[in-house]
Amino acid sequence: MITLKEIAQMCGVSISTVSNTINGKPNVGEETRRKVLEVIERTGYKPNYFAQGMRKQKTRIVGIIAEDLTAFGTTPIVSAIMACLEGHNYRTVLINLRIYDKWQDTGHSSEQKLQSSLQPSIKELLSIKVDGIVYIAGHCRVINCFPDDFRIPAIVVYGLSKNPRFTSVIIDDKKGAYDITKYLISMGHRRIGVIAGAVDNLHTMNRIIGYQQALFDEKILFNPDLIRYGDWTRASGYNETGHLVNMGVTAIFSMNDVMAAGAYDYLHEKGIRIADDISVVGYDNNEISAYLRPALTTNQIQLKEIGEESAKIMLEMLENNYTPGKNPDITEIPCQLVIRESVKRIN
Amino acid sequence: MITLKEIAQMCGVSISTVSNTINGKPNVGEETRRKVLEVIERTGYKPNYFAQGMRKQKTRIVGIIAEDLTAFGTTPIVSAIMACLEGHNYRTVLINLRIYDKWQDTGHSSEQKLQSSLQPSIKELLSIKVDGIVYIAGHCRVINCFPDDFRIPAIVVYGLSKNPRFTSVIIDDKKGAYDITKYLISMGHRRIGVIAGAVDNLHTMNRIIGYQQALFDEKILFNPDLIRYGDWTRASGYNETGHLVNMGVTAIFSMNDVMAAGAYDYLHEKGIRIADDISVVGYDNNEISAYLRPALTTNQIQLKEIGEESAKIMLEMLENNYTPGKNPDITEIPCQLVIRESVKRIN
DNA sequence: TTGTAAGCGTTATCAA
DNA sequence: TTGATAACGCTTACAA
Repeated sequence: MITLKEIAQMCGVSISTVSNTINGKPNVGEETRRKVLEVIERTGYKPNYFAQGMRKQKTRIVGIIAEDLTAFGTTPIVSAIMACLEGHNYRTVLINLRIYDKWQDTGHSSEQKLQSSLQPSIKELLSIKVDGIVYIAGHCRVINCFPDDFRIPAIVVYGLSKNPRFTSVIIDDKKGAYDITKYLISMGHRRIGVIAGAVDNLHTMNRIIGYQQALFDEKILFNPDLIRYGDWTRASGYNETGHLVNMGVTAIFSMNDVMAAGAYDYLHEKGIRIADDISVVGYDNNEISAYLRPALTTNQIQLKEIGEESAKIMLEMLENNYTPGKNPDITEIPCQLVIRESVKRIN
Repeated sequence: MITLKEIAQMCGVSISTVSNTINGKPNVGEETRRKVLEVIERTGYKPNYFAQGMRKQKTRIVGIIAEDLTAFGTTPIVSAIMACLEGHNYRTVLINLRIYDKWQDTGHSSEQKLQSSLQPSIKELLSIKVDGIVYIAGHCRVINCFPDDFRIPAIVVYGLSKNPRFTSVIIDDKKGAYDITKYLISMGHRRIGVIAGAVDNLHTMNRIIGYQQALFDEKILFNPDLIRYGDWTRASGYNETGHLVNMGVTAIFSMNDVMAAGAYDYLHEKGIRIADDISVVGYDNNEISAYLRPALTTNQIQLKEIGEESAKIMLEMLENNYTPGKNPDITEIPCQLVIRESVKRIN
């Protein structure tokens, strides 16, 4: 690999002149500049990243730690963050914790296991001197990522930082659930069953609040029996649907599309027509939702927007001399209703 | 960030001794070693990556270039490669070309555009002195990735290197198509329509060969009219199904699950029962295939295996003093039939 | 306008 | 068994 020194020799100038030329310093003669640039072009010279990184304070690298790249939603977020950062001339380094893959444990029962994987990763990023870190959770919960004395910009995405000194970017579950419930009500439904996610899950809790708020605004009595807790799987969607049907609901709000597919399974099996007999809505706008029949009305999680907003926040911290713990914030990205064919108007 | 020098001062020894201790050199006294290790542990010292990389030849970093992280299949491959490499104490740096996102162009009509994005990325990886590069294509085709005089180990995954000096890892499309066609024949089908992918696509061509081979082995006359070319989209699956139905096929082999979903759309619309009236099989084992009704029989692309095999090949080249262009090879990963409910036995 | 030289944090060589 | 010192390739302050 060609070096500064060699370029200098080929041009018959000193290495500092070459360096100054490359870095656009004003103290280079026009003719020299042209010659140097020409040689650089011809040789395809690229500065050695390690030498550069060692010399400068800032590396213009942002570390991205993903809990699991294969988790729903993570890849589009990562991709958007990379795009945005690269557009501002930052590089990214991605660390994939693969926690779902490693422990088959979407609940992360063991906080300790997560930490044992996370802390070395953070150290690793620190040792390559990243300018900032963005942590991407696989699902929303309170996470203990960064210590109090963390000195570089850091944010947590799709999850809530336990330490309030760090900014979090999450989806607006309350409003999302509110909107989709309102939609159901606007279609004439008043007895709306809910297939919730795991009971102690943040998404679950906030979406229930949104659901309740919508009922309240429409003066519909909240019936706690209409809420059934699943575990986000297709099988649990199937199971809970039976109970809801017995309660005489006219519509079902499933907190993800996969459980909604489970609801479809049950309804189909019992010969109950979806939409015509019972309306169903999901959440996520998972790819599968467009392929269910009838196509599932759902709430789109705007992954790209989450990524872009996160990158924007990171960029802001990076460029405007960051002071640790200043202006922490929780940014909520709205979801967007995607109306398909699984809801029918009733009287 | 704490440095070697500071550790040395705290221990009252020289930096060389600390360095030797860290790197497990034998020339360190037992007591000194213990003290140094203790201080390192206490301070949480981590070597500066840039300084290390600058000094050593090898960085133990492998660059991964993905055409598009959000393309079907890419993420699981990337994840598997990372896992495997990290297990052998290599780090990875991921570059996401985002070519689909940028150009909405899954056909890459413009080779030039790809190159304009790829070449700087390769240079970038070279400038951080990666020990090897893995290129992951979004779909199988001949790709001009690396020049003849490329000196570090490099492979292309899910695509074919134009330059035969580099190893490629692809899926075994011929055998995959052969297997699934054989399965259809074993279920009594002899008039099998095909919804192929784009006509000039490598997957398409090889799968047609596999299909033909299966017919030949079973002494079934190959009827070219039974092959319809789509463009991998749901809409094209819908369109071509009409033609195939008119030809009186008893089964349809769609070259991806998305087009199979389009076939479902058509059949459903016309009141033709899937499986009972016409059998359908797909390809990919895309997540959606399990959610179609009836659940789609398909051919699983073993993404994790592809990643693992690729990593293994890269590791092999990395560890056994690589000589450029030696032992290039094409590794074909088999697909695996996933039998669900969309095929019915007929007489 | 150009060049000299110091230093970033490591590892490797060689001398003590 | 230990330590001094020279690189690695770059940026930058300062001298010419």
